[in-house]
Amino acid sequence: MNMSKDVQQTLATHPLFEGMGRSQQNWLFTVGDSIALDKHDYLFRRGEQSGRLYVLLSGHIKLSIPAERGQEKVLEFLSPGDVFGESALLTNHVAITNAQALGPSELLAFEGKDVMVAVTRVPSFAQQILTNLSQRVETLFRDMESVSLLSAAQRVAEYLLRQPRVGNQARLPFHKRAIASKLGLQPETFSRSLQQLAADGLISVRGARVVIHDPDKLQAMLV
Amino acid sequence: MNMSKDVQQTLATHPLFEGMGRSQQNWLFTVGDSIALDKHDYLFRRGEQSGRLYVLLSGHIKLSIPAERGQEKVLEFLSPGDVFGESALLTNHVAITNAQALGPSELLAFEGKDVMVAVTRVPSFAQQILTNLSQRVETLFRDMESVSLLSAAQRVAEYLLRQPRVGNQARLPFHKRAIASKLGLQPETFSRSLQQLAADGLISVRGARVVIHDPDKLQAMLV
DNA sequence: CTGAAAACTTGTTCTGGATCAAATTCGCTG
DNA sequence: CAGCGAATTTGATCCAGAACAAGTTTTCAG
Repeated sequence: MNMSKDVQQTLATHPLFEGMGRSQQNWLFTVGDSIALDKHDYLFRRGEQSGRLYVLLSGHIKLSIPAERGQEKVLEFLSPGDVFGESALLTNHVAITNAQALGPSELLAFEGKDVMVAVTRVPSFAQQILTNLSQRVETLFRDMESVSLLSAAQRVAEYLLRQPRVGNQARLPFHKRAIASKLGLQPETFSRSLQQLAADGLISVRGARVVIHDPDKLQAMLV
Repeated sequence: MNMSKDVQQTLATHPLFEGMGRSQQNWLFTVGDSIALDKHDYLFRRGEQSGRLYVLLSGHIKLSIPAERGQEKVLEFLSPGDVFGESALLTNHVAITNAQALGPSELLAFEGKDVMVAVTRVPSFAQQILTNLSQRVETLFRDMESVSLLSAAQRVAEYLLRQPRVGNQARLPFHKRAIASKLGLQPETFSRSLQQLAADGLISVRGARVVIHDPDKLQAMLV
């Protein structure tokens, strides 16, 4: 559709496409569309007609629902490999969320009808999509569990434990305001929860850097 | 696998299978397993190994997460046609929710590996599953939106508006306690919210029967 | 029918997190 | 690298809904 040889070269070794034959790859690259976004760019907005399914290749995308007074509820942070835009596969095709790039991002887009064809022609692609959608349902289940069953400090602890660590150091990957929203908290409450965990000696915080002093105690909080 | 001719007969006309050829149907019936549950039976429980994907044919299934003191957080009420048990498609195969029948229910079960094969062999089946998983992601988005952005009374109003009506009369399809949990409310709060809507003249409630006097005003509450 | 358990409602009090307000700090952009 | 707007923190107060405590009604097994 619209993809340079150069991009195709890179994609050929991407996990999403390396499990299939050359000809299948080429076919997918023919029907797929390459997209590049800058930081803050919107891929789509709530209420827009959007019949495409997206695969995030690099960067990060934020799915959120706008709320009153410029606020928003963050539903998901997407990472490379994630598949989204599932409204493309439904009959009505209207996006329920905003999708905004949190940094420079590259994506692949497929028309909904092409996806249905691709699924039957390229088994490993079908598998990728099914696995990914399943993964997302499970993730949403876990999110709902956290929001409804855990206290503010517990949610923050859980979130910190999920972040990759180098040594005992983790890094908050996005704005605290956005992470707070994802956790169903106000920024003030997020800030205070971090303070609380620090006061208890479990962590220390400086900006986006968080030192996890006691992962076990942090984990034990979640009971 | 384990399905009577009789059951197969019924299934042949089911929306999920009528779009495909006879031979494809027969093949699916060969690898699929027929399951019947009585009210209150568990299909699976949180933490159990469960490598099967389920299609609900009749009845209703409740997906929930157990909480302290015999409480539970209801995540979804499933209806005929719904596909679930997506952990079957993931590598670890451990159920995150309980799945319990709310009444006599019939299901079809497929081993995860068979699903991946079926998806490539029977396009309309693949389409059904993709559409359904997409639908569920959207539904979960909407649920998270409601829980995080709406007040108790608003969530109840929204729920009432979604119920099928005969004339101006709707019926709460499950125990109020379970519906309350689904909406992220305590039973007391659910009860009081209904009272409030009744006091405002928007509805009247007697047991599970709810008369919607003013759907427009109810809708207007959601702004 | 009957009666006991479960579901629901109603009343009261309590509290975690929201909201409002005001620094302070951070991170760009020019 | 200055300075300005955005992000974050800190402080004080408030309130929607939770929690606890009794009833009351419904359901259903026997």
